[in-house]
Amino acid sequence: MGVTKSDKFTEEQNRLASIAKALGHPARIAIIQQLKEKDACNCGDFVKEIGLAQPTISQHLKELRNVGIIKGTVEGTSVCYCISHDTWKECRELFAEWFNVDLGCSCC
Amino acid sequence: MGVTKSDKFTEEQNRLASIAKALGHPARIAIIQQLKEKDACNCGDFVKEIGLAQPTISQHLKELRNVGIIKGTVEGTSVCYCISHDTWKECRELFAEWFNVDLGCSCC
DNA sequence: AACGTACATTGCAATATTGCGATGATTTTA
DNA sequence: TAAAATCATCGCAATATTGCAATGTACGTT
Repeated sequence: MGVTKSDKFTEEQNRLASIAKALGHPARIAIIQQLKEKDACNCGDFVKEIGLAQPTISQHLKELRNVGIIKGTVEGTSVCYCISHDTWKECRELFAEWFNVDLGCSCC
Repeated sequence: MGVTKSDKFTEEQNRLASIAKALGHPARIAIIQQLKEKDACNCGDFVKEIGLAQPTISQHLKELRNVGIIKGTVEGTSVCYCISHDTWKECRELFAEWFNVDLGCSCC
């Protein structure tokens, strides 16, 4: 019924899934890519670069904020967005551990 | 309108996003985790372990197959699922490259 | 105070996702 | 060949996501 049964899974599984979910849209990938190249950007920068409407970008920024990957600081009339180093480190370690497994599959 | 404008993004951005999206559900995380531990499983194994209905598991398996992370081989009346080593390597490298960046953010 | 700028929020329409019962397809077994 | 086992697909309901126009909010400028 369109609702994920997250109580069936461990916290780690849910955390990993929600981070992956946040990265699961090209606009959000593009936002982070721009942040990696430019250090800090405000909402208008993303709108210009990505070419989606301002409310749409704002919503994508909100989702990235919700999982903690980015954070925004109000600076006068604009908001400076940048990557959260702590969460970034958490993600890097989570995914590295996740993928860095010696797969011993012998069935195919 | 509920439809992702993927033509606005690069192929790499779309690829990374679709892999992340496939990982963006705890049931699919649990499926892969089980595959990492047990080498090979059939659909019934996942149903038993995860506790979702068989059609639901089957659909999650399909999505993982669509991005190439897993592959299934028919073995008699059952289907042997295992991780695709090629795509696994691709994912590992994509994410490692993606996260392994020296962030020089100085704004916050 | 009035206006402009920058961003968030609201409300809406279109589409996608999640989950499952019922049913279909395929292979093995009796 | 009939029955059983295993999985995929269909069809549906509930909910989530995507995108945007309109509007709200907060700060700076004149």
